[in-house]
Amino acid sequence: MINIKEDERLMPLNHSCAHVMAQAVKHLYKDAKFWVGPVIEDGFYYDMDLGDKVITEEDLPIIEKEMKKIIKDGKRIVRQEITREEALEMFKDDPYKIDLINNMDDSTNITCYTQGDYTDLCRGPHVDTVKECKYFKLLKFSGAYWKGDSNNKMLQRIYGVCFESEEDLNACLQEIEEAKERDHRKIGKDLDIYMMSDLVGRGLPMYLPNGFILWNELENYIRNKEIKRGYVHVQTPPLGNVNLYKTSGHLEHYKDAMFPIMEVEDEEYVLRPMNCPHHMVMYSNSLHSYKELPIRIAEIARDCRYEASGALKGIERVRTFCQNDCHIFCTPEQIESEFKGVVDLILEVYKELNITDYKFELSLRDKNDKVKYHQDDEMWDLAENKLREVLNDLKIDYVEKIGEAAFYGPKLDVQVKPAVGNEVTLSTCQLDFCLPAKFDLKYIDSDGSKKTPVVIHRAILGTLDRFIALYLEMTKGNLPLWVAPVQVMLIPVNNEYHLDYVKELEEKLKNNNIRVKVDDREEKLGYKLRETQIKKIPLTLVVGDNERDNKTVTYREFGTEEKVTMSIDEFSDKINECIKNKKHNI
RNA sequence: GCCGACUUAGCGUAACUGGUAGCGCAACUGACUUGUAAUCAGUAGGUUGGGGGUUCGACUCCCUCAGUCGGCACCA
Repeated sequence: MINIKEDERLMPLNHSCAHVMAQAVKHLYKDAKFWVGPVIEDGFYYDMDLGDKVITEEDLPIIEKEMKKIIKDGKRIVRQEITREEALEMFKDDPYKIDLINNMDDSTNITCYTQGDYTDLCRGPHVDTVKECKYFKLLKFSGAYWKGDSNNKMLQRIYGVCFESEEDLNACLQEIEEAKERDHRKIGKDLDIYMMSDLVGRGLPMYLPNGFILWNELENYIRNKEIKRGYVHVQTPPLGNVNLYKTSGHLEHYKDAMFPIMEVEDEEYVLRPMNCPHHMVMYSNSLHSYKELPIRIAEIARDCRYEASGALKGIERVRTFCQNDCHIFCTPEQIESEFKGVVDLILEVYKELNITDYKFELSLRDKNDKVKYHQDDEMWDLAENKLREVLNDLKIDYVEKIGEAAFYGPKLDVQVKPAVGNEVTLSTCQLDFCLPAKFDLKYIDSDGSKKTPVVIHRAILGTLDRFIALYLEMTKGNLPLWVAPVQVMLIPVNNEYHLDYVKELEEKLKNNNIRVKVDDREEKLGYKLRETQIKKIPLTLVVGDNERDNKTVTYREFGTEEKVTMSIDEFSDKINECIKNKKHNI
């Protein structure tokens, strides 16, 4: 999908369309006050204060109608440079615009744009006339906090999009519809991957048999990768004494995202929101020589976080999840090679799993935020520079994000865009000089002195839950053979004549560790085949006289019409070869 | 958590301004015995998300609780 914000023609077009919308809203609601109306990747929005008026479904067509009227009238959009005094006078009735003007520094050229009876404070650029905004659509609306701060008043936001032609607009609207079809919540239901229940609780997914196969395959896959790279796996409890989190500092920094403390007798426990503290304690179980480092303690570990109810989303954002976690304990000298190793593993896994649409973000601290971040400028500068160096070294494209770091250190995040909604983090790699000190971790260096190790927190598949969500969306539910819950569906043409041979085939495939199912219901062949297609079974084998008499199989692969006949052994080998190489198709 | 919308059988949905809750798929029973996307007939399935209110009468109107969805805020 095209990035409208970056497009030199669509950007001003959408910006102008936002103004047309604001003008229409002003016509309809005389007391409307306007905050900002920027262009975003997939269109534009405008944040407005409409007093007591709240935008609802029915309002969009009315606003659209007014916009069309304005566009048909076809006024020119006129740019005008004004002084700060003129600006303050011009927008004296709109406190939001006054706020904008007052926050501009003196060097800013203040400009406004006028179309007919509507003038907006704006730095532009815009198209020449409102006529050009003909092919637009208002998409959605919601409340939005003023200046993005939940302590502030909630304004009304309307989103829309504008194109140069009707075809482009329709293509965009169709893409939005198609995205809904590959939403993991729909695919997850269609393919019986997971379920939720009010009785169990919100944000607490339960993986059905199909989903658990997918889960297990992914878990085994990543664990084996880690073993090859010298990781050791452990298991630790999903809760801990509250003192553990007082020691780590999480209770102080992370309390809002944690389930409340449970009191039992004279002790206090919390469900763990992350695994670092457990692994820190595990490290300190024995004395470590510099010769042992790096030690890579890994775990597919269950965590619980009290996510805001409005944040929950399928299995992408839940209240309990399993992290593909690891804590690498290393010397300062090893940071570079370990960090490189993690980035290398991320790239290797993405390549094998055919993950192509992602971007790296280097999340740094906000130097002005003295509350959120552990205060140690020297430590921060060192950590941030190290990560930056490695990324530049590996020639990886990344963007720097100020104020996105964890409280204990900077991190590298891999961001992906789900079918519906905002970008989320898939993989993460975080540098930490802070926790090892809090837990007083040590290793004996070559000179016999005790030193504090550095910790790298990293997750490749992030959390299994979110990974499955994103993977279902990337594959549109058309899962590659190695993770498919049912790999082969066997269908006898006629149960009476062919079921015996089908059972024979089933036995053979099962013995070759292939997940196979037999559909021996008394139904029409076409009926059963339809189901294999709806459930996206990778391989369907129709077994009749030909196969039985010649001791062969005839398979059809999902997504093709072609039918291929071969011996069962040949077929079985082909499948295992495909699974071994993680290929999508045989 | 905030703003808004929504919630009808396992799933997808219908029911005019308040007047006997229908349909399709799935399930079950029977007939049909079939070569690559739906065979036919029948049966059963609902306190219309929970609770309360208005009314002679509520899926429909009001209140409330829960959940879902779209955003905001937060975030793996």
